[in-house]
Amino acid sequence: MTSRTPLDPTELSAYFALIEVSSLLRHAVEQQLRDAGDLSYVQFQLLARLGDAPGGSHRMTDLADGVVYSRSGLTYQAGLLEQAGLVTRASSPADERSVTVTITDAGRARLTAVFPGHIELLRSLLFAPLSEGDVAALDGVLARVRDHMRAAPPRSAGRRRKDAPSA
Amino acid sequence: MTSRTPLDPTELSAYFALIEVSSLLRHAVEQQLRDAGDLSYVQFQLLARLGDAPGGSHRMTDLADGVVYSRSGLTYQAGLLEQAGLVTRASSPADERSVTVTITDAGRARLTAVFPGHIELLRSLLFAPLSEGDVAALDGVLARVRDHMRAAPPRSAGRRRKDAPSA
DNA sequence: CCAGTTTGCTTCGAATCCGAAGCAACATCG
DNA sequence: CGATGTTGCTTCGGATTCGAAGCAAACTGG
Repeated sequence: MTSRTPLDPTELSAYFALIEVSSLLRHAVEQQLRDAGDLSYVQFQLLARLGDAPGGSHRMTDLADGVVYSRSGLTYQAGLLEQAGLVTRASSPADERSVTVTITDAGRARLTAVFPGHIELLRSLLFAPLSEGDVAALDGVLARVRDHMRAAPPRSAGRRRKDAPSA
Repeated sequence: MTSRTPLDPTELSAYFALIEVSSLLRHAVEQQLRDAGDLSYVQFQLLARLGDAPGGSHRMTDLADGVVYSRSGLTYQAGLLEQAGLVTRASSPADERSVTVTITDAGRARLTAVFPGHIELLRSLLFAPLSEGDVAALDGVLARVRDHMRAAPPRSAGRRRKDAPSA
């Protein structure tokens, strides 16, 4: 019960295009962010998420899940951001073991510093060749896929010793 | 002349969805490949490209460009693949300084070993929630974007000292 | 309330990644 | 042909990444 149908050409093509586009986009964005505000891609994503959040804060775990990052990796990045004064870390009052990360004013300033260039890059690189309808279609399809992916596998949480891996 | 239009909601949503989907997909695939054939994602991509190539071989630079990887990173990965006996490296006769990487039978065997699981994963994770039309639309739009991206910036080549960076 | 489990985060070690610098083989131009 | 680039790859050093292991707080059943 492995693979009866070998994936038709259009599927293959779409898959490759997806990987290629995201790779190219990622590299370009990475460079822009580095130049404009000395931020890595993950750091930008983290700040952006915090900036959007109600109190400007999130738990470590939620951030890791959100940006699809390992927990240890997030600890490292949070450390860097804290050193740079862009976020603060504090254990939450309700749950002593969870750490709440909060964006600082400097963090918000950094965001506004890199945003214009970021937008500009997306325009010229990603959206330039697309019509309004294309964008809507892309958004619709990808949102559906994302929801589907987020549903089943708890990604990044990585079950612990308990629930045996079926084997 | 930076960013007059702040990117409409659909564009933002599509962008986020693209990043999120590719991240989730990448992680899932990475794990599958590791389990099924002890390959990293890049290694798989490299083998796949070589497997498709006419003589089963490519130049280092073309591979690097193809998978959007740094040249030094590719040197490292090629070394690993060579050690594992999945590819061979030889300087090409025509141009003494360029190195031609060729997939071995063991390399092809490894590919066929991981392929079924790979396909299966793509089916269940990426294509499951999509109709035939969705896939076609996705492919069309992304292919257009990819071509656009590949056109302008020579990515990964990184100009050398010559052509001054405008500044 | 106490053992056993789970959850949230960090530390640790090893692997990977990239850019800068270096080196050798081509190419161009006088 | 010699000087001056240019191209293709590798080495080097440092930064980043992840998984496994560790630790403490919270939850669970008895």
